[in-house]
Amino acid sequence: MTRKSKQEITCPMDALLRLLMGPWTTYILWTLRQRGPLRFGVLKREVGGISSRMLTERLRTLEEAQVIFREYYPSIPPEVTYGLTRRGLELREVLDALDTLARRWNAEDTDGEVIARELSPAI
Amino acid sequence: MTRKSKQEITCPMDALLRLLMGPWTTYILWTLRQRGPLRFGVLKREVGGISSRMLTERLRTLEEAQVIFREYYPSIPPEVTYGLTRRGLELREVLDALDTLARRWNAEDTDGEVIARELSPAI
DNA sequence: CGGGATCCCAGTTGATACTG
DNA sequence: CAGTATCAACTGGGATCCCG
Repeated sequence: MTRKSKQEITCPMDALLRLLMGPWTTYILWTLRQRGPLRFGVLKREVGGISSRMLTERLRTLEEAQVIFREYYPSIPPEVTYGLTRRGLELREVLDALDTLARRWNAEDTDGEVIARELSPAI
Repeated sequence: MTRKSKQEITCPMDALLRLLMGPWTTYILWTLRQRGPLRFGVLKREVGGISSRMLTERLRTLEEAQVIFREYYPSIPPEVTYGLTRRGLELREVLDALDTLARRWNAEDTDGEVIARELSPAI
């Protein structure tokens, strides 16, 4: 988007960011990390607020990038499970670094403020 | 976006990621990193293809996040310079890690592609 | 249950023109 | 030079409906 029309993406870092960090992605990865492999429906409920289409699209992309795996059991009703792969875990390491950085900046910013804002409980 | 309507973003990492994923952002950061501080016009030319409005909007956002600084010299014609701040450099380190990961995966793929789908040990 | 196909709107981005 | 203003075009993503 925005870019492809102009010139090919030449920055690998940008490519990876775009591929993996699309909307909801961090929430999906976070959920799978915390809960372990989950079925589609459960994952959808856990992430909260995401549409089926979006979730499907994200899962496909992540699977293609080999960040998550997909296991399909042709039972009735069908059962599909998603979970992090080795790469998914490696990715988490980098994201954790990002997270640490974000938190530190946050702390720096709120330092000295009269009203101490409660640290976000999320992730 | 996509999310704010549902519930406030409480995850700092996600907020930061959102910032980075903004259009052109990585290219801007990349350029400033490679070339050092640059004037608006030069930066625009270097990034290539970006509109003034977009560049301005991104720079403002990045400045607000304290990732880049803006220096204005009220000369005639005016001279404005942008460059990475300490945070911008810290960010660079993490992005480099991401970049490294991407490259490694790439190498793995081109090598023998024995992609054994291991189950995640669910951290 | 998992997810493909459609419809459709709102927010974004790009192009263009203008200014201190 | 470094933006700002305006407007039109595009499309990402939600909402729905449906099927194997």
